[in-house]
Amino acid sequence: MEAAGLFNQRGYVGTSMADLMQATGLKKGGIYNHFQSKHELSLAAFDYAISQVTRLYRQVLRQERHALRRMFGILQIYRRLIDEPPVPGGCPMLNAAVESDDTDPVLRSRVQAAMDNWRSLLRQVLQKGVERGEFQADMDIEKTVTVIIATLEGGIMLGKLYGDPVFLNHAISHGEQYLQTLAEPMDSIGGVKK
Amino acid sequence: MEAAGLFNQRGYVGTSMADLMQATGLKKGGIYNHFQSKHELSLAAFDYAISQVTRLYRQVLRQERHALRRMFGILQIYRRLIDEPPVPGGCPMLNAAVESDDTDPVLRSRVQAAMDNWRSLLRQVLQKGVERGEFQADMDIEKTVTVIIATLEGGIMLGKLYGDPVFLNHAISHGEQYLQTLAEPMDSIGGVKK
DNA sequence: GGCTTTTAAGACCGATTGGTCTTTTTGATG
DNA sequence: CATCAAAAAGACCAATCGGTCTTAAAAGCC
Repeated sequence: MEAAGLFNQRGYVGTSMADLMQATGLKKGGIYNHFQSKHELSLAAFDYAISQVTRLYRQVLRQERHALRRMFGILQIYRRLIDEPPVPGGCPMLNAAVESDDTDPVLRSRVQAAMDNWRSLLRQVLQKGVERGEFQADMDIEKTVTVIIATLEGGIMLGKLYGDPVFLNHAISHGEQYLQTLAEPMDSIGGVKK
Repeated sequence: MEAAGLFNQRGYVGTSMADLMQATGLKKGGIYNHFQSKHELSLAAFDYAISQVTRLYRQVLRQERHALRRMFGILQIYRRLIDEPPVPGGCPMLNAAVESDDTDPVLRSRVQAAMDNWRSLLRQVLQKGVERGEFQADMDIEKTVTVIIATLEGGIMLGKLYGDPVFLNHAISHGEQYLQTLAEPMDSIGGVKK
């Protein structure tokens, strides 16, 4: 699905069938043989984009077991995301959320579902971390999840706006520090510069 | 400019002249007598939306003098922003940034300029805070500005996606805590719940 | 190779897009 | 009240929009 990249860059209303024809090499008939409408295609493209991102952090969870290290690994994904984006145009959830929230209820609920999964994954990592004593017992997991996601997405937005990775790096660095303060002292991980 | 609200909700390509005609009550001739093109109108609408937001935090700076209180006041603006938005559709900078970054260089640079002003304002508040000993002398001002903005914008995105103010509240609360840790201990401000 | 089924092509459609231009209305000024 | 400039109306335009449908090319399958 090269269409996913187009949608993610130009937006779902900003991408025309002519654009999609050029990007896929197919003509109108070929496209409409796979999808009933442009809207349905846009949903499939979003799903595909999400699946690409999902693959990345499943990989991290397989490699790391320690909760804090897992979180750090996930943050590292976003750092790599600048140079080697799985799908061009930045974070699909951010793009689709901003575009759909006032206009496209179907896409919006699809973004909600994707975000639910993303939040649920982070929540589980933190929850297990608390159970294992790697994170402080009284930590507000729900809030922490929100803060991490919000900071990252905001950092991505700034980074794309200016075309400068420094913003996302600041956001990631802050996320690391923040998580470090919530970790049990014994679990301190070196290499986090102030 | 009621047009600003429309653009901010539906996006700049998602808003048609027909939409603008209905929203403004004017017909095509009336609109094109004020603007040479839809694109020019969209730029003016963005400027107007920004000016509305700008008015709000200029008000805060007039009322507060203490750096930390000023920052807290600015955060409070975002809390009120849910119920009484100066322009419907969420943060104009976030919306315009996400939509324009890959498609509309002119709007993009206009968003950059607006964001520059916003960052500069926060930077100056923090800078003065450091000079007056209200914030720690070794604080990374540029990073702090980025983190605050990123967290807020991410919180806005989540809040709009779910239609739930809890996300933005988490983001704001985190911003308060974060700023508190950067303030000189003597300047602690009560009422910040963990 | 013949036959069937899937896939793509491409002509075609009405509706809508952003934009132009002439005409009409409005409102201020003397 | 007459005059004139500014503002709005609305008919009109080519181009493009998303979508349909018939036809042609591939791809399996025996």
